[in-house]
Amino acid sequence: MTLRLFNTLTGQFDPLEPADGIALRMYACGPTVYDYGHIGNFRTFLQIDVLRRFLLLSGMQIRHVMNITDVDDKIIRNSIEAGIPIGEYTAGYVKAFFEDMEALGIERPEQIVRATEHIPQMVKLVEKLAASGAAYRTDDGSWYFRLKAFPEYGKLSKKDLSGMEDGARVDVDEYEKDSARDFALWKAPKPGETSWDTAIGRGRPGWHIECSTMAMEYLGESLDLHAGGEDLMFPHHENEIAQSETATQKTFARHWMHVRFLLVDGRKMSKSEGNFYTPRDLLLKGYKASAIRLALIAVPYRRQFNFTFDSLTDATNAIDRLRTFHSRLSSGRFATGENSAMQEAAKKAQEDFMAALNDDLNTADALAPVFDLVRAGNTAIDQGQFFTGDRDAILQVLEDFDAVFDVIKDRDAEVTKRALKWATETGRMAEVAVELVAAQTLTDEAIEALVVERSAAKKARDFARADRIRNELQEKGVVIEDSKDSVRWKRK
RNA sequence: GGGCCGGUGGCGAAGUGGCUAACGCGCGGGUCUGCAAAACCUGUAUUCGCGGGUUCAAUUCCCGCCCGGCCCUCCA
Repeated sequence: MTLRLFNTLTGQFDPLEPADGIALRMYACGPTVYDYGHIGNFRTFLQIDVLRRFLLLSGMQIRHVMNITDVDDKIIRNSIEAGIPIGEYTAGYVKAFFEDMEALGIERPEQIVRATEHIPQMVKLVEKLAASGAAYRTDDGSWYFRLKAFPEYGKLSKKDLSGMEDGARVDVDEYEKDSARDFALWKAPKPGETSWDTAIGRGRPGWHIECSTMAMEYLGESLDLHAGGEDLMFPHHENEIAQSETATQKTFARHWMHVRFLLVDGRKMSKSEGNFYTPRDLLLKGYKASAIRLALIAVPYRRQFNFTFDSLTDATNAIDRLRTFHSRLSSGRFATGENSAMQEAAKKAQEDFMAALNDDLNTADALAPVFDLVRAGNTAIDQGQFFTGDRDAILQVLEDFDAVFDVIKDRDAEVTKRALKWATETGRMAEVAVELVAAQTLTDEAIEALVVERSAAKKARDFARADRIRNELQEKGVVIEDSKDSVRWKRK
């Protein structure tokens, strides 16, 4: 069974398979590192992460390349304002981006490439286009792509630009472009701007040429899949297609995946709306990294996701249910043997889980069988109809689930700890939720000691004292769960 | 103006031309527990934005309308 993934280019659900029959060659547009990434950025990266993890789980090999755009207008502007070179300016945000990826459990692509390290290759591509007449130089030293050279322009975004007359609704700007829609391949430097001295003149690359160049450099002239946020479809991806296909006369990417934007409280997220959040903001408010991940993943990638704090709370609680069940399986004692009904339930959950993801990565649908299995398992355990063989079968399903969703394995405490460290270093402690600070005052060892103390009090039937300890822990965000053979605790 | 997506219970959300409309969260009742928590049982949409049409049968297909959102410029 193979994944049928919606293909923007064909408008259909096409099977996603490597053309060479070996490894899927995929390219994903990465971040422009002029600031911290926000949850909108990360929804896209997270959904692409779901794709790559699912492909790997399905046994496919992949070669996944992601770029980092470390030179662009905003970067140049901000670095000039800060009075530092662009490399120095972007370094901090590149580092932050990797930290955020790790915090959210986004796997590293096989290859991460940076625009500023591929200038010569970009220049070569511009030269190739120029040689065929598809690129031209203007008086200021910039280079443009001649849209007329690529009649198929608009095939991805399904735009018919032929009726669009130059000068009607589009500015014919200060550069002497032949046609208003022609886009920049290479930009001549303005005074004080970072630039490279190259065979096509001094300047810096346009955004679109970066991706074309790096994608083809590492994956060849024809890719299996190209992915990115929906906004990139036009003009960015359309321009990539125009440049690449004009240069190679080959299909640039057979399959295009676009992740839908998210809203925040029903509105487009923006700084001016005051509804702009980074993962760091949410961590400092006390939300767990796993909850952010699940919330951003649980609504399928082609559907608009409305982010709210309720959605994070819901995700937190859902994860708690999964983790509680998981630890009940791992720590519980069961008799040897198996229950055939449980075995079947595990098998069915596994199949349904895979089938849902094979259906255009339907993450919402994929969660259902897992939760069904949780209930069936809990019920069987409660009734004493649960055995070691069942535990093993179910743990395997949960492992596969987590290979894609990655929320049961609990790294939340360390991620939060790092966020707090960052807040300290950058003077943002005032933004940190008070409960979060309170929770940090207790080490795991201190909690263990209190739990032991409480158990002793309970055994002595000193319930007042036991409850006092439980309340104290509760105030610091630690919840206690008594079970037959043990006491579990967790940080809320 | 042009292109496009969505409107399913208190919230999020899956889904299908006819099977009891998944799953998660929340809330009510119960079981268990010293009390909790967890877990389980149970109740929470006779109904899928509104109006019309096609059909033996529509939430699912078609048309119109209303509402929300996105793109057409930098943006994940």
